[in-house]
Amino acid sequence: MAMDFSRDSEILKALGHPVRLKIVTGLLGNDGCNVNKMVAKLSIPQSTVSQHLATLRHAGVVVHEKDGTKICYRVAHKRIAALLKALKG
Amino acid sequence: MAMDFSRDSEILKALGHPVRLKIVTGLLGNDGCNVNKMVAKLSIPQSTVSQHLATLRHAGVVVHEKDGTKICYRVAHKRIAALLKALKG
DNA sequence: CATATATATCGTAATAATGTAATATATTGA
DNA sequence: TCAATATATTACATTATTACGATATATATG
Repeated sequence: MAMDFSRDSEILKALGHPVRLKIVTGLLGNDGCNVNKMVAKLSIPQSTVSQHLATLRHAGVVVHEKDGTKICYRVAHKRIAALLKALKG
Repeated sequence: MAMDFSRDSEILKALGHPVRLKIVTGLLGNDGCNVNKMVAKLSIPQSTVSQHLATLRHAGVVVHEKDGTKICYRVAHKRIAALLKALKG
């Protein structure tokens, strides 16, 4: 029953922004995506996307992996997928 | 599959604060609680609790019901419970 | 009606989040 | 090495959140 309010709320807060939620939902669809693809899809500046990715990384929502000069982002755990699925109802 | 990023992120954002997450988790435990009980349990000012409750209300996370001069708060849907359960893993 | 109780709202100062241009870093290939 | 590509970080102005005392509102009770 132990709930780490501080850490859990950090995860929820990271997901609590429309752009970041869109990013994470997108990552769940196709598995793994580099930054420029996201930039193209979202039509917002690269620095903005990078900053949102940093927020998601720090909250432990996503992980990344180098692939040459590109960086592939993925959702970190199944818990995140389960959480969003539960939210959809 | 339709995801309302704006509304869904509002829910997640509302839950993305340690005090509000604590309030909602508490409401899931015992069903229904008035404000002063929460104030006592949380040891923070009444106005602060009331403001957090307003945030949760506006996001549709909680609903309230009058009971004399007291107001009974409850979690609005099962989706919220499911969401937090998924988060716990 | 006056008082007590329960809750909400307001005012506001402090802090945090946001968006974005500019700049930095790292990797690849000619 | 030079240029191109991919991504991260910085700087900073704008806006939003937060906490909390003070005040308002509403309801019950003597």
